Amino acid sequence: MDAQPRISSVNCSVSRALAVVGERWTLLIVREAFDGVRRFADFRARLGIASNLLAARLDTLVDTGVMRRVPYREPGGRQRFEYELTPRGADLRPVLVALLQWGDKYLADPEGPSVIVRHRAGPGETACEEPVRVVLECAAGHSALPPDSLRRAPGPGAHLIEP
Amino acid sequence: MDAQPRISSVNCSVSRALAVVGERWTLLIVREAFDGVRRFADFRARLGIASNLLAARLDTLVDTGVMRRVPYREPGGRQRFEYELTPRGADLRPVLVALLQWGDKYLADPEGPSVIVRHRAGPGETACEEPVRVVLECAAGHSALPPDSLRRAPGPGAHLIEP
DNA sequence: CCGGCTGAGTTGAGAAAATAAACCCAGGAG
DNA sequence: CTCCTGGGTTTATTTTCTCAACTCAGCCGG
Repeated sequence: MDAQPRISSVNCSVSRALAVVGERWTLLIVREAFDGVRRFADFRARLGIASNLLAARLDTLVDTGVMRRVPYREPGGRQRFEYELTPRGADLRPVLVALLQWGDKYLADPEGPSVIVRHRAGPGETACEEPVRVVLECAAGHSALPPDSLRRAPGPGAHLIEP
Repeated sequence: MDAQPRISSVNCSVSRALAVVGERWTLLIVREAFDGVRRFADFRARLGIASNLLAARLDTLVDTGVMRRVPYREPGGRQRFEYELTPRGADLRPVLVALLQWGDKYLADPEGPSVIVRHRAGPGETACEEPVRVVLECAAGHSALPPDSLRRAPGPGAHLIEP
């Protein structure tokens, strides 16, 4: 028997991801960043978060490589820093969109969804203005919509998603 | 000037979703539930969570309709309760898969992903064993893979996802 | 060159939440 | 009876959050 059993399931990518972005406020800060917010005071005003907590969260986001401090200087101002998502942070988009979609479905504001994400043409892509949603699909290209069946992978340490 | 300014961005589906599933442990409990865990003691053993917190979290998950208490009775045992996901809880799967995918990409365990989600045939579907991933796609069917461009919707209160 | 202003934080006190560990309680088994 | 087990409470301690006040560096106007 192990003295420190190293709880099985906690050691998986979901919990590692949540260790980075699962703290109170963290995903909201990332959401604001997706929305174009870059400056300390703007995060603060839009989220209503305490300044010491915001400073702490931004520090850990920078430490974990989700955001990056970039210097800027406004005309007639001194040099300051703002915060932007790194590619690693940008890859959190599906997480936010999935949460958004779930929230819209089950916790909708009486006035309807206030946030709509739309498709915009990337380089060499077809532009369209359709709303974007998150779907599960398998590598063979079958769309596996949420109320579907999935099964856990065989092998040791396999977890998650039992119908 | 409003005495209680009602911070703009906080009132969106992402924050409403996080208010329900954004507390410490909550998504891990849901993940265990996807993995087939149903009983108090099993959640406790697998997560290493304190029993009072687990009780509190399960209560709020039941209150918010993500999970459901179902009675059961083992042969030669008394009636007890276990916890299962409701359809609303099952719809959180894309959130978990998105987190899993992000964690696998950036915080991988040296031994590789311990969790692989595979496609299983639903009723009237083609079965295959391919790994499942989460993708963003627009209503017109264009696959909008994470490093793409999206734009915020026009109109008041629109947020999120500025390239 | 003095005082005020601004953005970006620190510091510190008090409230709320998490952790840890002991305890309880209903029923079945021995 | 007494013990055991699953599913929790209670209580104490530690950590986090919140709120409010304060600092600090530099530009600006007088």
